[in-house]
Amino acid sequence: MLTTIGNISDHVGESVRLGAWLYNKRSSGKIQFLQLRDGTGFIQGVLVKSKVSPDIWEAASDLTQESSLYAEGTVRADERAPSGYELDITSLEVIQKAEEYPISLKEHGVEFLMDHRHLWIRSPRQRAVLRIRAEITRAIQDWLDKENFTLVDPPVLTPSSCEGTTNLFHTKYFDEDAYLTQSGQLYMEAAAMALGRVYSFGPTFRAEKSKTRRHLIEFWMIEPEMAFVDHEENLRIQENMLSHVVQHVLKECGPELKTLGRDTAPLENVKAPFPRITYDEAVELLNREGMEFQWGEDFGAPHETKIAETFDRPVFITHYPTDIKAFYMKPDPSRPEVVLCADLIAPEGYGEIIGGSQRIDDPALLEERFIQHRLDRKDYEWYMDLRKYGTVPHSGFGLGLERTVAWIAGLDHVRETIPFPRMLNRLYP
RNA sequence: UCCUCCGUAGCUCAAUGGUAGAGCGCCCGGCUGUUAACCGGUAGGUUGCAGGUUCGAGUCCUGCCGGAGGAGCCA
Repeated sequence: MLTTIGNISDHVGESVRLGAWLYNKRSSGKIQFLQLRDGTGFIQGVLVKSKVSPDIWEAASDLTQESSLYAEGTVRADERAPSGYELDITSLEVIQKAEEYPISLKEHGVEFLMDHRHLWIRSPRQRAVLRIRAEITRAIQDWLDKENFTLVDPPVLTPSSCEGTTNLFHTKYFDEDAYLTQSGQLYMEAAAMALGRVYSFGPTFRAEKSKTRRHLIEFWMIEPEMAFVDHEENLRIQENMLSHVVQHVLKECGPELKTLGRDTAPLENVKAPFPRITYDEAVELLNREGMEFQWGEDFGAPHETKIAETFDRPVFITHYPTDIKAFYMKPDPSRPEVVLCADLIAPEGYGEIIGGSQRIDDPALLEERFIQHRLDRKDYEWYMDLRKYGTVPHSGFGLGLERTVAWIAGLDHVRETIPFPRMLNRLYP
């Protein structure tokens, strides 16, 4: 029966058996300190030469970084240990003496680490990030389940573009052309008409030559879609969900945030309601701050950062010009030149983490948009059906998981937020 | 696709146009409380590739390949 390091505090004074890898080792001739990790945490194992058999002493001396082993010993609370506990090792069973491990405890370059991503994820920092990612996912799903959303899985292989703008990954579907999904939204609209409140959670693909700290080729989105929900309620759902997520991570991931050196003070502020400014107000704000910006343009990364700096929590930018937004967004009835949409900009320069809108429910207007956007009508026949057979006001949004993780964890690049990032020029490992 | 920067030992980096080096890691030795431990020693190189300038190129020039940061596009 194995004990895990994560539960070690329940076993003080007891003899336990761990399955572990050797993370690092220090020795002083007659005493050895083995830094052990088992995925749940790290603990220092102590061997004193005069107190263990020569076999065990020799086995420990011979261990290399990342060697796998079973260790038995007595758990002891110790103030000198970073985790607060140590293991006085009484028995050691080496599973494998590892070959020379490429990743040392010193600094490495990005390319080298990315080439060894399959090993890099063993490091304390990467473990912490992946733990936080999992807790963010859990918090989102807990909140949506509690609010009576139903999980619905849209297809990954699609016959055509969902939005028709960006580059898609092309593949063959027997004799037909097919594309990897860049958004499940249109399918989620169909699902919302069947189940009321739904959400999807899955990978999406963008064949764009984007090369920044905020972009991945393959990334995960959470896309809720809600029948009978208007623009205003859409925003309330978003801010309540995100507040829950941030507070959940603060509560559950203290050690991980500490490992990452994340300043948690800015996260404490992230509670609903979030500030809202209209696109018009954002343009004024930018001009007031001395940035050149014309009404009708889309914001770039520097603009988003400037706007975000003005607030102490995420900020909604609403009512963008109709011409620069997707075809399915509903125009503001009092101002048709803008749409009922909102992008949520994260603080600290992490950029847009949510894009959402109320959708067009009027079949005649949707028909118009197909023509304006030069979309092939027959590809969207099923989507039009949603407006022909009992159309209702409905809204939805998409949250980018990796950008959200990067922000909450305080990382400087989204490539560390996913186990095996797919980026421009990187498909390995 | 565009702009800027960078490719030297397994890794991180030095080296006025003039004998390719250090730290870490590996291996050997030392050390009873180490915290990226420390101390001593050994081994380790087609300086990304191809051309050019020069008496002489890691260093200067041209092209290519690879990478990083940013822009655009987006989440």
